[in-house]
Amino acid sequence: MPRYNPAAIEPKWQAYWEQHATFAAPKMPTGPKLYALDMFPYPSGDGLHVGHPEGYTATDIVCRAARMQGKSVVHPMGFDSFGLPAEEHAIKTGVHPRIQTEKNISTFRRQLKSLGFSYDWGREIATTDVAYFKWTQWIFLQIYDTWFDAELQKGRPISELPIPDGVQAAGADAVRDYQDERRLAYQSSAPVNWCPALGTVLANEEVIDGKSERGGHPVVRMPLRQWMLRITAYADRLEKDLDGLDWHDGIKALQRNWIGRSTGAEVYFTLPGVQDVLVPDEEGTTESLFVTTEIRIEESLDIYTTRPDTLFGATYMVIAPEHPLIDRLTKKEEAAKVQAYREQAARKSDLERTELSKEKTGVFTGSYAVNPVNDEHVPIWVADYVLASYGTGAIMAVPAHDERDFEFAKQFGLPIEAVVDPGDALPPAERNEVLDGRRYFGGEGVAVNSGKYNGLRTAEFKRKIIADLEEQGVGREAVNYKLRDWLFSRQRFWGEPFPILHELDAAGEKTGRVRAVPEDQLPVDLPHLDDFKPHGRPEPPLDKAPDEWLYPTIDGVKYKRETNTMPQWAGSCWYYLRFLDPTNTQAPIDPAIEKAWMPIDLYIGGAEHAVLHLLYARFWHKVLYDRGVVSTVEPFQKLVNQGMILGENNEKMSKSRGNVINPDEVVKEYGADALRLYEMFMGPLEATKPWNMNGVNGVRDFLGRAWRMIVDDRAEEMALSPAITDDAPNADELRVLHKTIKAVTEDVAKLSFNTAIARMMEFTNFFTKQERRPRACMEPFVLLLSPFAPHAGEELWQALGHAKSLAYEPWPKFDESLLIESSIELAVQVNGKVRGKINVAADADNGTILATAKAEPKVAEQIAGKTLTQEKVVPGRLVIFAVK
RNA sequence: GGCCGAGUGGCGGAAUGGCAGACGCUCUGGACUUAAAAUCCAGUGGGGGGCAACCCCCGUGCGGGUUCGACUCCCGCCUCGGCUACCA
Repeated sequence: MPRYNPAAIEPKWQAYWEQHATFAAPKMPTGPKLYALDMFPYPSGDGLHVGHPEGYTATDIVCRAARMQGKSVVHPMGFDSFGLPAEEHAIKTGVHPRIQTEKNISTFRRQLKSLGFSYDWGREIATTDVAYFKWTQWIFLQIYDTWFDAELQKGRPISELPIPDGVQAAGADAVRDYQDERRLAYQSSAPVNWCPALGTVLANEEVIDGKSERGGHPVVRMPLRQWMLRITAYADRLEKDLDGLDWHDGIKALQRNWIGRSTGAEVYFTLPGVQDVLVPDEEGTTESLFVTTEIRIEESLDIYTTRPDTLFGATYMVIAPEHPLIDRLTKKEEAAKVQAYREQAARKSDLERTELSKEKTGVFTGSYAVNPVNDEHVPIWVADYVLASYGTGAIMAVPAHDERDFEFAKQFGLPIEAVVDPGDALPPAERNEVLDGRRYFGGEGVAVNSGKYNGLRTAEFKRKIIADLEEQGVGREAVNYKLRDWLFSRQRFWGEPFPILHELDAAGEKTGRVRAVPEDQLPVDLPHLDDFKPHGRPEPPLDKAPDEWLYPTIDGVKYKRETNTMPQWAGSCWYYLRFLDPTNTQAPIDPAIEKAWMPIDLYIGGAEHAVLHLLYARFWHKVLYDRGVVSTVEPFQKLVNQGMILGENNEKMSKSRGNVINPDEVVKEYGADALRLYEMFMGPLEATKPWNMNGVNGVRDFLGRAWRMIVDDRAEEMALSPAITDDAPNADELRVLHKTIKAVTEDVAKLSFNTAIARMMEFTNFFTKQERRPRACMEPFVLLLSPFAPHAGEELWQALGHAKSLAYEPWPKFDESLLIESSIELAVQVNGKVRGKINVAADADNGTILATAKAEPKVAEQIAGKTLTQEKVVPGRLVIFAVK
């Protein structure tokens, strides 16, 4: 086999590795451990994309090098295989989603194997495996069985929830209600994003610009019973624990931003004693809005603000259209307008609410609230720029110091009163505009028009007024989060069924009580369905399941199963744990194994998962930690996001742009090693970079050069190049070798693969020119190359006379002393410009070097007749003179 | 609008205070060959000078600053990309 022929050697070594289980990881690490994880793919029908092998090759290089460095390495792969496309395919063709999913998984598995990744395939899992999602359901039950103890900041078993005496006295049902309201998994009927075209509700993050992320179908809001996970309880810990993680600051910032912690105050605006108000009828609907009476209102209108120092500038209030007090605050004269506005707001999708944001909308309720700091009566408006789901759903509007309030006030002619003097923060003209109420200023400054607080700086004002509000019982310090509880149910077929049963009464109606499926009855598998079509109503497809699945009886009580399914995120929230103990039938993972392998030392994947997947998985992990299932606080110690690979035209790869590169074709044309090497050589792992097929050809040529450096490519049979010698290498050869070992070793540790490859190219360029190539240099080089181009590495290793795979050969070590050259060239700078070069012995002392440099004719010319103000030697690099 | 990242030859990139452009692609020339492919060798930021080995000037998005010295650090902008968006 004279010529470098990847088509022959790559399948050969893939078969060898499989046959010898070369990369099977031990159950427990036997020394220093490395858990390197790729974000497992969704097995789409399109097959592997060139973006996949980018991160996968990076972790594979790290793993292969680590094995040679004596580490116990676990490097698994699996499939995130629940998801909409398979179900949509099923709806179209009538073929069960599992069949399509398994077909896609086979394709992915074949493609991944063709790239020579050193996965332990014995650990492969798919989230759609019944044996896997049994434990996804089990974890859901743990979450369901947990309440969050705010004092201890810890999730605890629901059985440990203290029950107040009053609730206890009210009976068992009251206790159950009390518990159910506090579980981390709970039901709620908040408005959701209903997408008629997909026949499902979507999470906020699956809605982009009021359209579904998948398919771009219109989305409307409607109330529906849903399962929610109380991720907000963990907001603080999710934010604080980011500190200890070895993640890029940008990704941490993204998560912090998403959690969106803010501190401020809740302030209670009292509502005047007696008002004409509208009274809702008994059902709490607004049918009988026009019935009016006089009642005494004792509530206050509570608002949240991050700027309690601007309380004196509050000239009106705004409540969200969904605010609970809205009916009671709406006066008769305004009722029709308010009602119309509410209906209009309810109809609006998020898109419309934001798209029309240029124009603020709202109506006056007719009511007033009393500002606790100055007893002024301020009008209460309804506007959809205030969100019901954030803070208290109501704000005090300070138009002088908030952009949105300012726009609204201008639109409706409401007063604007400045209470913060920007001082030097703005040019004088703009400052005066602020003080006159013609411009808003959102920054910090000095208080004005604020009674006894005048003259205080913002930060101090905040501290003081919060204390005063608390003392008077009209407010308190408060913390808020942008993060919302996680809408966890989907009206789909192809997802994990909830292990939850709804109790039925004698008439077959739901009693409103639910219970968990007993642990010994897990898993709850998906039932047989005759067809998968959604019916265009929000009820899930599982409502069409056969009765024997849908209506189980336990202890004589009849139940209806929960027919929602879990979202795709569920399976990926804990797959990294299952990889460590994939066949355990007693537990999701053996605690001893978890303790030994976790946390993940390197997690690589696309930035598109920087927020949601990572946040959700971290949340589950923390619940599992609190419940004693895992020993680690955080799952992903080090995270790296690989950059996007663009098409050859510098645009995002997509079918419609026609610039998609198919990895199979690259493997066929150039080989898997060339594909791997090219993806690593393109540029830094985290950078976005365009594909260039000439570049693939270039690294393939490099592999050919490396091949010919060692192998006689004209021989009929496999034979070493006649230049290979058993002679001892000379000093130059040793220096090049050890320089290469050092650079590649350090670059791999830094994940700087492009520069590591450049150093290996330099090695090859050097030795190709040598007519004598010592085996003692070639062998370490092959070992260095092998993590990048494993098939070529193995083949060359074999050619050099080794019978066994190089996968566990010791990684070459470098010797600093061999890196030193006998004489070195130094550049000489005068006033920052290179004026000459000198050659000195490598061990020359500074005095000798400076003298040599001064004697260099061009340097001498530059410094002649001037005063030398500085002279310095940068070891091994250059000599510096500064003259005047 | 906010946050994050990035701007260096024809192209991908290297250098994170010390010889800008490593390494590769592209292109050009040469060797080998009947020829081509493959391979090998050499050159390849711009401008200017010299018969010549070589020499000089300019050059890392733009404008300032710090420094003997800045792609690198600081201040102010511009452009592109990603994420996010009324969160009070």
